[in-house]
Amino acid sequence: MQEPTLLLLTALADAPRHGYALIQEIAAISDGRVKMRTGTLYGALDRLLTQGLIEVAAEEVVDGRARRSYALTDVGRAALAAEAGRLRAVATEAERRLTKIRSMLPGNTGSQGRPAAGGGLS
Amino acid sequence: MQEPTLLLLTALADAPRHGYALIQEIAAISDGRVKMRTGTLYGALDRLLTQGLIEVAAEEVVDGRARRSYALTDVGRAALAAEAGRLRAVATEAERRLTKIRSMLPGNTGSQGRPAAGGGLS
DNA sequence: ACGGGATGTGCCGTTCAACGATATATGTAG
DNA sequence: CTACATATATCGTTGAACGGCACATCCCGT
Repeated sequence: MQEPTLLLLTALADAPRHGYALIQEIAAISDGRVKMRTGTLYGALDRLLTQGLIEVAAEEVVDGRARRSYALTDVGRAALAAEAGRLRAVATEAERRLTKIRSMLPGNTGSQGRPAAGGGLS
Repeated sequence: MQEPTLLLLTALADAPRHGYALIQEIAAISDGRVKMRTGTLYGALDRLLTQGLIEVAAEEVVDGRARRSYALTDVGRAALAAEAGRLRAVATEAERRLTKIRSMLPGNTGSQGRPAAGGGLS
């Protein structure tokens, strides 16, 4: 699962939303860094519907405009929870390793000064 | 940045490693779920070298076999730290939202009464 | 009245990372 | 001597993400 898809499911996690609202919600979640295009959105929505991770929650007409709301299914909720947990684990491991090497290098700003790690073969 | 790339940088975060060792390290990090293929590995390695996130740390011959070790650059370390933080933020938000809706819906459709999964931030 | 921006859904072609398969080569285990 | 682990590398395919476009309605400023 890629990040745009993850963000999409996250945006649907607390309440059903329609396409355009999802774009804005995703921008909010990602602090404005991710501006999802409609091409990505509806493609992903289509795929997620097929995969059964989301479902159409409502189809209404507001001010003459069709508005289709999507919601997470139980399967989608489980998938999102699993994905979030997995990602957190990787992030934690990455940070643990980054800290580890830092603490092993005495006063090193680290420019090019790699510790002679090369030596330790076999 | 996709997950295989993230895993790759994570595997390099504490020490330089060569290609084959990276495949095994990634399998270990991901608890055996991700078995990176050489096609993905060397393609990604090439790309990351071009992007300056990693560099060649050593080129040696062991038992007649060439062995090339890669290491994170400062840029790579920074990129990995940023990516890990960002991913953690998304994961946290996803989990917060999943918990939120459960607690807000009294006797809702949710077939599985999954009590708050601890929401543990680390 | 008119233009432009926000709201809203939907399609299409391109790009590029990931992937599976394959090739090459050597040392070790059976 | 076959099979497997180690080790690097290339190739073609797939598919998600992406930018751009088309369409339609409403609201605001001018």
